[in-house]
Amino acid sequence: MQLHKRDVVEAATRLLDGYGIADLTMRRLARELEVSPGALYWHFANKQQLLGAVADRILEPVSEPAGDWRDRVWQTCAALRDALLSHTDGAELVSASFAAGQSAAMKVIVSGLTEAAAQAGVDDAHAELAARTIVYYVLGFTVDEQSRLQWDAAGAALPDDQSVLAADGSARFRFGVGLLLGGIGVADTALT
Amino acid sequence: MQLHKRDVVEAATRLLDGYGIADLTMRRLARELEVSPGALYWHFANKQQLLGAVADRILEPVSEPAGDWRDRVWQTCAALRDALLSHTDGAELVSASFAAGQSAAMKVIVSGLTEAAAQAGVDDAHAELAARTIVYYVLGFTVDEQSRLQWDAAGAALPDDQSVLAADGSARFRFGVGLLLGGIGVADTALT
DNA sequence: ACCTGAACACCGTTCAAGT
DNA sequence: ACCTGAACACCGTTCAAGT
Repeated sequence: MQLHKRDVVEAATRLLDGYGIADLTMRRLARELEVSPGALYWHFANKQQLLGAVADRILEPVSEPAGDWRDRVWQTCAALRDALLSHTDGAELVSASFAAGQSAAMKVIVSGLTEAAAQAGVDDAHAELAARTIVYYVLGFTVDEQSRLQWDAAGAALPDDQSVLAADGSARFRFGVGLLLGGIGVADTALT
Repeated sequence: MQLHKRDVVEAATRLLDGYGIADLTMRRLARELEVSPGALYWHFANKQQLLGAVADRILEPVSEPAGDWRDRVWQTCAALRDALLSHTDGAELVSASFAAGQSAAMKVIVSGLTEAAAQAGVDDAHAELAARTIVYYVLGFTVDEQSRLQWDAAGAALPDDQSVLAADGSARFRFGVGLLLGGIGVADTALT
């Protein structure tokens, strides 16, 4: 029967989870869907656009946060990291799609963070930049964390000593978010 | 005559500046050097390692900073951004090499920033994370800035109205660095 | 020690032609 | 409207064999 956009994105996500981003190719995806490679180009202009759709799928669980601006930043950061860690190479894929401007969901997230920054007292000219700074942190941190996690999971049976110290990603993650909140919190007073 | 590592890196940098990262392929590089593709694998284990060497070349102008911890962070951030903007797709290439752990120069930069954070009063368990957070910002910001700059430069003859507002990357860049410095500056007092 | 030649196993994208 | 078949123009990497 007919191929729909959502079937393609679903199959792509399966491929990602099963084999990683390196094996998420247009040809392999076509094979999985039992269509010719060209068929995908009826539904998506190019690979970047398809990856953007996969990114948006990964980010579906990231819902609108509630509370004061600090709460909303915390919730968004935590939900974003959780979503990325839920799929093999999720952080890398979303990071690339964000940089390429192909993820609508990331744009929504940046908007929300921009509003939070504005509410914190950051002037309008810089609120979006503050929001993007938060996003750069979450993506950078999680790409890093996930690559270590996946490397450990594949063989490398616990280096034991170092891995304990390097562990507890959540606590480390929160420390970084705290740093940024600290900076934003003093932005209206201490900075020009 | 004989092919040396430094000739390969130099030719790769020329290719990067002239045609961008998408055209920096092992085969194209070999053609440029008038050797067979396999020859490159005598000098570099794989493409990632070669790109790491190019990243280190790009980062050569980033020198040891001086002054108190705030000065050193400012100087490092500014010099890093300048170096990335000096080569086509420089930010993207260095960002990828850093994520892959292939840039020795980036490790040195992180070390320096870690020391600065420690001097600012961030405890040892978190100083490196603070340093990485700064690096995530500089890389994320500059990847973004450079993609816009290069997009504008290629055709797109100044959208005029928007481009003036979106312009002055340096001032916007400094604002973000200020945010991070603010967070680090209060880290010893306000944060747990 | 250093490099060639040739192969292996792939890529993303396009597009006339079919249904 | 949606897809196939086949082509175009490439990739990164390996490795026996040569010098």
